[in-house]
Amino acid sequence: MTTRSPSTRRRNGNDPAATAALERPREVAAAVEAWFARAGRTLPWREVRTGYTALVSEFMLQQTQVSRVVPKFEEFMRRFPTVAALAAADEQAVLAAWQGLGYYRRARLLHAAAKAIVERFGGRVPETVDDLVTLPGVGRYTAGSIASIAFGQRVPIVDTNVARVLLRVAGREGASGDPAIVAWAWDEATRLVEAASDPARLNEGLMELGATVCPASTPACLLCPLAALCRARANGEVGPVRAKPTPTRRTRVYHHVVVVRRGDELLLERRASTGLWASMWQAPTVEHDSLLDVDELAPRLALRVTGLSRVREFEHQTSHRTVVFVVHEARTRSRDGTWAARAALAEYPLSNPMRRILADALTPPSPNRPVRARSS
DNA sequence: AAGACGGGGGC
DNA sequence: GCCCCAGTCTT
Repeated sequence: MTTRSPSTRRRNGNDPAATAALERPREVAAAVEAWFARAGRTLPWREVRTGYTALVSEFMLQQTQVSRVVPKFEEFMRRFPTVAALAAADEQAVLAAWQGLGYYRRARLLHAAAKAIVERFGGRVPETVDDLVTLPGVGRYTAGSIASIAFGQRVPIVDTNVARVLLRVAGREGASGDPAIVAWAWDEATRLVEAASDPARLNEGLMELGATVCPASTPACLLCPLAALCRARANGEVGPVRAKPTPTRRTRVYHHVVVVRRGDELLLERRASTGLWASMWQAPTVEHDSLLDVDELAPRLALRVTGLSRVREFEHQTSHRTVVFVVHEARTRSRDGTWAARAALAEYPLSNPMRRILADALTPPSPNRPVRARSS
């Protein structure tokens, strides 16, 4: 019943198979919407839909799996229940509430977005993509997601889930994060949302389908509402879909951490405002591209210490680095700097590995306590 | 156009 | 180990 417009052919470029992909956008949209209405998960941000719940959940969900977001979202909403509360909060408190989620820049951008909403939009989350994308940390995807899911606007969205689903339905080869593929997917998603009965249901359904039924590695085609319309399945080519065309290599960096303890207190310093773990706190740390022994480390410390000794080391992986934490202990007579008591530690934003290091340092010494990470 | 940016879980 | 994930910003 669907006729293909001349422009459809043109906008799909030089891949004839791709054009056929969403030849029946109305059927695809209807199948996704019906499936989502039946099989969509119950999630905290789906219980009450407001611009603010959409804003917070979308920021947290950027490059982060739903299961990791759920507990953080609920905690965050209790701590900062409204845009105004978030805008008025201290940045350190926002970072601390983000603790453990990673990609901490998102926390700072969300805070900045809340302030912008108060200043420029009277404290109400804007409803259009054009307004939303003016907010810090809000790109094309997040803007479309908030506009469609919270406010029912008929706008498309493409994240890695949607791109992968469309790739498979179209029987197209490629990586879901490839810019050319993403551009093509936006085009297809636009056509789908125009054919949808309920744009919010379609968009959320496409993402949910990608996240649950049609993941990158092993899709569950028997459960898929699009199985009959899927070109990859018809071709018997439902293989893995890569996210990145070319993975980047990890570099190795050594963080020489010096734990300075005085009774129940630990000496802390703040990290730089850019880069890894920006603006978060740590025990005094010397970063170097190779392992330093104690004699090399001592002169690089800003603080005069005694009894500097290496305790243990362990590795921590981030997306672009292997961070080798070389943990030391030392004493000082200086009272300068920021000293944090155990009870106050929760208020300081700390990376997960740093939190473990400090927690270990405050654990009462026991000769039988097992070493929690490999020593060398 | 390519990198940087966290962390945990799947396999 | 490698790869993944409701992306965005910077260079």
